[in-house]
Amino acid sequence: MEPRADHSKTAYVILGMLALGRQTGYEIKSLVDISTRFFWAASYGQIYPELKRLEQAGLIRGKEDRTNGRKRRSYELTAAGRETLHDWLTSDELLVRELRHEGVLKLFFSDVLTPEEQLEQIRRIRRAHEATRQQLEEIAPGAREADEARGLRFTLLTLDWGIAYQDAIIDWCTRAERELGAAALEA
Amino acid sequence: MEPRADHSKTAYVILGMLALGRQTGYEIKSLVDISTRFFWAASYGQIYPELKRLEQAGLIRGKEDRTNGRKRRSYELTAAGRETLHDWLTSDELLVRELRHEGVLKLFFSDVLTPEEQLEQIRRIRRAHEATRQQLEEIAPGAREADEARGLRFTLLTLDWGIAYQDAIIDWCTRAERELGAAALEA
DNA sequence: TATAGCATGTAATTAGTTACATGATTAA
DNA sequence: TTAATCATGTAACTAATTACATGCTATA
Repeated sequence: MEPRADHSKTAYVILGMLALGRQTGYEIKSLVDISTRFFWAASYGQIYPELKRLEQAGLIRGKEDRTNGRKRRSYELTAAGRETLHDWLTSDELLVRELRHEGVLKLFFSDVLTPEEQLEQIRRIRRAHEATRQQLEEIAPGAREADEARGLRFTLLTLDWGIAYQDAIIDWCTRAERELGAAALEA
Repeated sequence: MEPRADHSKTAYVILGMLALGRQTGYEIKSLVDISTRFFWAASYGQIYPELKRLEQAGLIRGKEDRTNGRKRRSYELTAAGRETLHDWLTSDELLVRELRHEGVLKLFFSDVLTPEEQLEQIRRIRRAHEATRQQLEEIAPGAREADEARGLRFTLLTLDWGIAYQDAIIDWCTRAERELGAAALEA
């Protein structure tokens, strides 16, 4: 087996989005902004150059398009592109996972604060996740519609994952607030 | 009120670690690697230059030190540094939160897979979080000891947060696997 | 005496965001 | 006619990782 060139994650985002029926850089970015950005972001500065690279590599095929009135460059997957996507989706490589959470970082250092400030720290984390949960709920109806129209399930399942994640943190915060509050009263 | 210069998050990691009793760049990095890296990473390439900047800014004070046999540069917080840390910890600015999760990204595109491959996708996510959970459990005893020795609570609380997060994802995966498995049997 | 761990640092690279430029079309 | 949206792109910047260089000390 020859060593296949490995691609940036942005490349797979593009291949995946084309497989889900998007056609242009703009459409890909629009969908990213209401879906994968919660667990994988991508900017124009990544998407457009990557589209060119993928075309050069023969994984996607682009053509000038005027079907929507506006002129635009629409892409579709080639057989090689579909295979590359499938290989990535089913590969057993270690999954990249990174988390940056300023709230938890602050919590880590919160021993230097007063009990009231400590409580507020956790409240702020909770509120941040409640806000995200709200955002996800607002996305849900549109996602449900789009999923049904295209016969998809996994975009919605992913949204459910996101809500479950928010809920878990919210619950943890609620518990921690109660315990910390109780401890503060005793003292 | 004058507009205080705002610092990189690495700066706050350093100030916080000094407040918790670390003294050198090496010690800070060592603790980061078994604690904050799960929600906020930092490399030598960030830490050492930032230590110099912070000293220049008067937030920390460094001196040559030989107490441990080896020569090293140990730092402590100045009053200004302690205040800067406190301001950040109690500020109401929007918390930076970023998540990159390749497993969930793959899940998002999994409509193109067979039912068995879809199931495997979720299993891989679960396994990744089980492995992280395991790592956190291994860190726990040492963290408990260190916390007790120093009279700290929040480092352990943060660890508990991390475990709760892993558990929530593991539970979600278990449920999703069951539902997907059941649906596959019907078909 | 050799290996592991303590300790400090930087150069080179890669990744990623931000901001801007440009222009067309559609809907209010 | 004007604002919003569709659409493509890049230059400049900032952040971050990786890999390397260096050398000491404690321990097996």
